[in-house]
Amino acid sequence: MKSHIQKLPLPEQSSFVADRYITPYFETPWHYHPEYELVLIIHGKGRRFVGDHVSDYCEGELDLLGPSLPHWYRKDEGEKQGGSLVIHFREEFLGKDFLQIPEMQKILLLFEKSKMGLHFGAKTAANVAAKMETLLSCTGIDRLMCLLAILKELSESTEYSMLSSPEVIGRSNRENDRLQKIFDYVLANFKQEIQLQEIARIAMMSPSSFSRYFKNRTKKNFSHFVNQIRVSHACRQLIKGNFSISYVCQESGFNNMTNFNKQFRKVVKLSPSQFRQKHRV
DNA sequence: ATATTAGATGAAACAGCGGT
DNA sequence: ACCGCTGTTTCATCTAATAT
Repeated sequence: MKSHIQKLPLPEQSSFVADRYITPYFETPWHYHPEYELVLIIHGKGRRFVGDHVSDYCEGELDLLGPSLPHWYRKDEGEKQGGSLVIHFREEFLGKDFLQIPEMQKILLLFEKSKMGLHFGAKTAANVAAKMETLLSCTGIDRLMCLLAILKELSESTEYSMLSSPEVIGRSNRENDRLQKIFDYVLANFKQEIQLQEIARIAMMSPSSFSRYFKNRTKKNFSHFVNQIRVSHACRQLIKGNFSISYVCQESGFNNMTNFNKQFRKVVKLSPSQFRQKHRV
């Protein structure tokens, strides 16, 4: 899987692109592009990588990604199909200076925040989802107004969180390749122990150089990153099956319960069994 | 029996330094 | 500007004991 700058075809008659994507037909790698991207997950679940951020996504979730923010929505292996609704638009899709007029103040702020990637709450997501569906069936000015309505809704929403931390933006392709390799390796091997030496070898660096590099690029240290991946996997196992906590612990790459509990609580703020209870019906 | 907490200990993150 | 080495600090993991 190669990382690259994605080129998006802009149809002559419209200033932005909106489309429905169904995997396996459309699987994007770790990439970035100059357009803003609004993603709505229609179905399927998996893991999102946005800048230095990692978390699980599932149906109905809505994210706004700023220009040049590297991202990758990777569906789970078990999932046969994933579907999403995506809108791509450039900052100047309304003309160069349109954003500067006072009425656009809030939108401008929204764009600024989206440079780190924004994740919206369920209520906003549901409202916007309906508007996105409408947009797909519109043409001409109606379509444009739909997009404006969506941006308005987003800019007024108070239920959102930042995905990435600042300044992980605009890296070269080579850099992304290297990070991609590291991500790939961790995803394939998190069920076993991953030593700093190992991953440093994958990245062709000395352990100390690797630590420095990783921290620099992702603003978090390597073990923290691996833990996020492990805990997110554990969460799904806990909801999905009736496995014992100790089994899930093993399965997620933790080799003793003590540490599992500690790390789990740190990320989720609940003990594994509490988490299971909360998400079971 | 299984899950959770407390405390000890060893690995790795980090900053400083000098070399290329 | 980047790398590897070194000493210090921080933090994950382990043992053992406690709680459900």
